[in-house]
Amino acid sequence: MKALSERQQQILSFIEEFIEEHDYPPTVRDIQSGCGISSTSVVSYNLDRLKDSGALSRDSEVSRGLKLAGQKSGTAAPVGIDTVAVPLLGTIAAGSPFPMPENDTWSDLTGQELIDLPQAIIGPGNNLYALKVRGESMIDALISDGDLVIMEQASSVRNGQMAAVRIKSDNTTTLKHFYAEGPRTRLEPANSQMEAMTFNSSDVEVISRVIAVWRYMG
Amino acid sequence: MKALSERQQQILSFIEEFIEEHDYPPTVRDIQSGCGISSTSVVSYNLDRLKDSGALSRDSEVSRGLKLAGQKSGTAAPVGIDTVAVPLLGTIAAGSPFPMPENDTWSDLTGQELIDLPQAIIGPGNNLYALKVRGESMIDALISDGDLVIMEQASSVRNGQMAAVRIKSDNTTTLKHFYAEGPRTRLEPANSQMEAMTFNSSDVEVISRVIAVWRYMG
DNA sequence: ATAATTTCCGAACATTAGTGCGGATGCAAT
DNA sequence: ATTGCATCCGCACTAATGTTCGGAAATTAT
Repeated sequence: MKALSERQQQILSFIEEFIEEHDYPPTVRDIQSGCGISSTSVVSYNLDRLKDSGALSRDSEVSRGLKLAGQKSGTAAPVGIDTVAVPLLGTIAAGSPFPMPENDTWSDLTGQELIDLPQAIIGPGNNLYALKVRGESMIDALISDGDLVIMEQASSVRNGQMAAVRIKSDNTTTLKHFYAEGPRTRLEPANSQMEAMTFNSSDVEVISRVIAVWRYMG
Repeated sequence: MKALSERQQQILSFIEEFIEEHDYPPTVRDIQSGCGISSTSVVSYNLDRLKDSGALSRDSEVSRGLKLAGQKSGTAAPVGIDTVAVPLLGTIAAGSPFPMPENDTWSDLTGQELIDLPQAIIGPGNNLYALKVRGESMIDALISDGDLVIMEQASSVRNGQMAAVRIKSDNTTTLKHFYAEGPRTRLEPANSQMEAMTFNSSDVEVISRVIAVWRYMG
């Protein structure tokens, strides 16, 4: 995932402070003057970047239509449980390159949506995001069509964890349990009845770590 | 202090709900349509009244420039996201009879663990409870060791839903997609690569409906 | 009933605020 | 240098949004 630029971080923290002070989000022009930016379009541009990265959600054509991700839900006086807003970044389908925030094909599929999940069941973790699984391609990871996968951006994982990994030579991305074994890396499906595969470690790239899977059938 | 008129209360609670949902305050026109008011000026008028009464503060000439005052009189219902507390009734292991909540479950929760889940991702549903899966016996339902299964007590389900069903003649219980087909009932695993089975409908008893599955790997 | 007050209506009106676009600027890869 | 890409700049355009005002309707006080 692309790191946030300095300007984007600046904007992000300005928004936080603004909400802290006013209880409502700033306008584009508030951000502009607050961050010493010379044009509203620059703000708009960076807000779109931040939206793509899932750092916030943005309601189009709506003044102050901003909502920070990771923000504790309930502005007034949240006495409820701790929740974390996780951005639903899009869908992942069979064989498709694993979605990283930047393309906009998902915008008509899901729009930008934030999912509130209790901190307690999510656990710690930063840079969380969610993906909706399309198709049966993850069946060997015990994940099926319609499932919601909660992921944490990561470039490395511990052995045994499930992660989204890319096989460079194949240019394919799948969810597998990850085992680094020196020069070789073994990837095994969650379904223990299926066989593992090994690759040259240099051929395997970790994209993100799977935190949880949510399947709703109601 | 003058009591709030009905309209003012209506507006006030609408603002609360709106903020709850969007994390930013509504516009005058949001309130107008949300409360079925015929003119923006009426909203503006009542907002001024509310401001006079101290129920909220208002930044002039600022869109969504509303800020609710602290808790008002009456029932101080905690503001937070809607959550449902689901009792974790126990574990289900391979071959074990499927646990079923007794009628007095809800009053007998001492020592039981409660899991808070957002209403939004649980959906509607009564008599919900959760079970922790032990072992790999549900692998053909795409459920593996350690998964949390959210269930709703039910004696019947619609075709295609996943349910905990008991085969009386075998005295076994499994999770399967349920299809009533007249005198016969077909049960098929979530993993479409595996084969379905059919039984005499009288031999099949629905125990509960599967609402969701939560797998945490953090 | 009459008057005073509050609330509502509708329709402009005036800012506020989000968006689009051509063209710079900077930086890195070719 | 040349290309590509991300970012930034101004500026104009338009949609969103708060405000105003005369008058009607409803409510309350005299």
